[in-house]
Amino acid sequence: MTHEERVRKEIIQSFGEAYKAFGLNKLMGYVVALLIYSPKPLSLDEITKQLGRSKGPVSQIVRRLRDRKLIRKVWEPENNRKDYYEIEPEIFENAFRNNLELIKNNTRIASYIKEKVPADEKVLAGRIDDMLHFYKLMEKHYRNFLAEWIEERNRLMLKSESKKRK
Amino acid sequence: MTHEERVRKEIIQSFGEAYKAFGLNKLMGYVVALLIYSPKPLSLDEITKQLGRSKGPVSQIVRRLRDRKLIRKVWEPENNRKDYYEIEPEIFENAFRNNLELIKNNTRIASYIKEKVPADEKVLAGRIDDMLHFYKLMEKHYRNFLAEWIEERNRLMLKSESKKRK
DNA sequence: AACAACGTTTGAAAAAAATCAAACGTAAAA
DNA sequence: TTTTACGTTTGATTTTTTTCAAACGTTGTT
Repeated sequence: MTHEERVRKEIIQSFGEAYKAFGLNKLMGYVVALLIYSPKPLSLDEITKQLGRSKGPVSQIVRRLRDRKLIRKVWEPENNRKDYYEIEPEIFENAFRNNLELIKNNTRIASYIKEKVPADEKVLAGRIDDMLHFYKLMEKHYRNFLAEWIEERNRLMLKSESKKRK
Repeated sequence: MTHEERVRKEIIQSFGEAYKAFGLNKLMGYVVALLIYSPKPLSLDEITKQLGRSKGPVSQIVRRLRDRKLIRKVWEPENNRKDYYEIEPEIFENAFRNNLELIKNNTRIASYIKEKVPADEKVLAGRIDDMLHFYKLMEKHYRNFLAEWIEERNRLMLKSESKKRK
């Protein structure tokens, strides 16, 4: 194995572990890493071959990745039969948005408890107030971050555009 | 089952599912919910009984929760043999800090790839730059959030202190 | 219309994770 | 010192998740 190949394998591996750490399937991370790595879209066959898995799970994982807007299907004129996939340009932003949904769910749980819990349960009520404050503030900062990121992304895009024009 | 009990069970359940959604063991969520609910510390026996599990897994889960600083052991004079646990006052902040570690890991991965990848691989290099920008900005906002939260917490604490004094 | 090349679905098999019961070690109580 | 009440560890068991191979349906190709 060349040095390049070893690095590539290692990186795919670490994406898998990172995805797992977030409670997702390792294979999702592998596919994502593969597509980040690949300058051109890959067919399902190519993905299965490169990862040494069979079609079944890859097909399902690809669907989940599409649902989460981490990868997308592209139309490749060269072969009309096959589906080709590439990384979603805003993959990280979209992954973050998926995470934001989990946070919103925490806020929902806190609201629900606050509503249901008798006000005379001082200790519990205090803790839930805390939780609610925390996740509301967190949501605020998440949105701030997204707004600032979108700005920064635009700046970065303009820069690389002007480079191309040279 | 009384209405209260039903609500309590439902909430414990939803904590379990929330924890699972974050890739953690359901049981962790159950224990956390139980301790948030309980105004006084609970012994391991009480936790196992209330959740209908055996001691083994509860013991392990409790250790993991302590490692993550989501619950803590307290010394209860009434029974010197038993260990008592209560919710960590900064549980949400600490859970968030644990999450921050995952984000830092993403940044690390991006840095590592950037370092290893030949600069002439334009597409890949561009994507990795994106990733690195994204997670660095994210870390920044995470820290902002923590700082603001700590301020807000202090404000909230002062308020409840003054209430007590009345 | 028949065939071929796909992706998806499905039921079984394998792998991983969670759980239990019992054995074990430890420290307080007798 | 002995006994007892606990928490932890361990190996087996159960449950859940992941994976595979094959059957299936669909759509482009001949």
